[in-house]
Amino acid sequence: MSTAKAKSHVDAHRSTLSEVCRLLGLPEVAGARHVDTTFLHRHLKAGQRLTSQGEPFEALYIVAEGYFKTFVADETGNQLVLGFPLQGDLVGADGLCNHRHASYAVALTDADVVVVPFRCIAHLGRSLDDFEQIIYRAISRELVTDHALRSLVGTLGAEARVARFLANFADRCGRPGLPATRFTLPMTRQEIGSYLGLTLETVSRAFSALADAGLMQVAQRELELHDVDQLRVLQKLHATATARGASRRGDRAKRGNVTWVDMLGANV
Amino acid sequence: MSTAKAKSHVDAHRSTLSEVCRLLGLPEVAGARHVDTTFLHRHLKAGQRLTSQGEPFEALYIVAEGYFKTFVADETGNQLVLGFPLQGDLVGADGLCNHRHASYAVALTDADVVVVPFRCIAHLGRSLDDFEQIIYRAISRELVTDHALRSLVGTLGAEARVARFLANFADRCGRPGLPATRFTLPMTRQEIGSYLGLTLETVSRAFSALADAGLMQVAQRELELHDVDQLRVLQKLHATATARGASRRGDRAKRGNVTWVDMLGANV
DNA sequence: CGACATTTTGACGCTGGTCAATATTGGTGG
DNA sequence: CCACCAATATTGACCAGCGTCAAAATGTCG
Repeated sequence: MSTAKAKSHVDAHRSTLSEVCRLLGLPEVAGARHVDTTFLHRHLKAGQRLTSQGEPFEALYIVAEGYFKTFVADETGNQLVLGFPLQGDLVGADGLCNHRHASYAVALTDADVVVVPFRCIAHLGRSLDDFEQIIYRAISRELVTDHALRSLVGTLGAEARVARFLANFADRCGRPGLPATRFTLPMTRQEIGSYLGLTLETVSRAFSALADAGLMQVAQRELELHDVDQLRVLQKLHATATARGASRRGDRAKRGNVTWVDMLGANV
Repeated sequence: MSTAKAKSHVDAHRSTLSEVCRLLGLPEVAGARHVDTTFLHRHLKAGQRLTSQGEPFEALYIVAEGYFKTFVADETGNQLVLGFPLQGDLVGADGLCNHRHASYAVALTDADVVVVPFRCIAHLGRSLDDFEQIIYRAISRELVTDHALRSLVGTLGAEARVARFLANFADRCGRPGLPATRFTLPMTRQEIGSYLGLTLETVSRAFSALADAGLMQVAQRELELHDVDQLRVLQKLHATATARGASRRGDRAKRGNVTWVDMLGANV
């Protein structure tokens, strides 16, 4: 379950710059060793808030241990889940914009984060060229994963969304290239549903359907994925009864998607 | 139509740092005047590509004039529209992550962008503390608007999505606080649909419905918005015939949204 | 052990996707 | 200048996926 934080359990107080790089999964910056700055950690118990929408921005956080959910709340009080940050993920980047956090982040389990104070961001950027690259890349990665999610939600049906969510979550829980196959979800069906643009009932049904199809096993929040790769690429599960020669036929390109035809615009 | 680029029409070759700040709508950085660096512009004809998914990242762009669409393309060749950048918007930030662009950006009209070369980002960041703040904030803003869109798509029905899209577009076309009321859309119904997670038919129907409701007037791509504020807050248009005592009853909190009840986690 | 949150499963209906036909626009060439 | 064609937009009819409502089962915490 826990990956490489055996030591950060005991001396979990400060992290060096190169530790932060490893955590983020980014190549270690040149000269990182020559910087004596270290970063404080902060520990959170399950249910505690790390950031609150509207509150002043003081720091960025990098998850070292545990699971979070981030969400926004609209006027009416409904909340929409934006993501489930875990080890190596950046939290709080939306606060840079107006120096005010634009979302909530709460710990779903006991958790531990590296604190990168606002001041450090400007300070270190000046003294160490590559530090700002780290931050840029980390924030940019947020953008990319966000877009991937929108593509997922905008394109696929309910079962496929859930399937990819699970495959993705398994990837992120395991170490690079080795997805976890057995784990327990830190979030509720409702939170998953909010994240994927579905209702909790639909999520529950999708879980059951995927289990019936033999792709996984599910008991409440305990999961065992039998075929992660299949989950990752699944498009439809319909298989209405005896799947027969139900080879893929016309089911493609739904919603507002556009095919290559109008790939207008010659290069340059 | 054009806002404040009367001069950038003639000498549209370079922009100073403080011009860039104004364009982005961010407070002018201290010391911006003391920097002699200027930024090249690049002109594009309608249909030309500015960035391509997978191509090496060389620069960030800030739209000075004209309209773009950005989109990703999945394996099967379908494209999903991510946004419609226009004056003052940042383009290309998703390339910082892996030094490779993660999306396409094509000009929908003739356009003009400020080019911020990759090198400049690191270079200026060192010599001018506040420059990196500009970039941080611009990228962070992308995140925030992205989340707003997801909230929109995840929560509202078709008509409301289209209504808010129009209100938002009008806001961005006009100057701060003064939304444009009469303009012509640079994109197709299909592109709008892709952006909002709807089909082109649904978008078309929504346009008609909003027009029937007297909120706007529409002729192909020519629009005249009669009540921008109403469009901005519209939740439902149903009004199924004689609306009678059809006071709002159960229509709230749809999809995976969660109400305040579980605002778990005491502060700190 | 009892109150409550979460999950599962079923039945039903609406929104919006699909298919199809027609209208309008814009561009191209005779 | 006009005929012709492709791209875009509009509108209608049909229906399926998923949201809604409801009830029961299972798990959790005090």
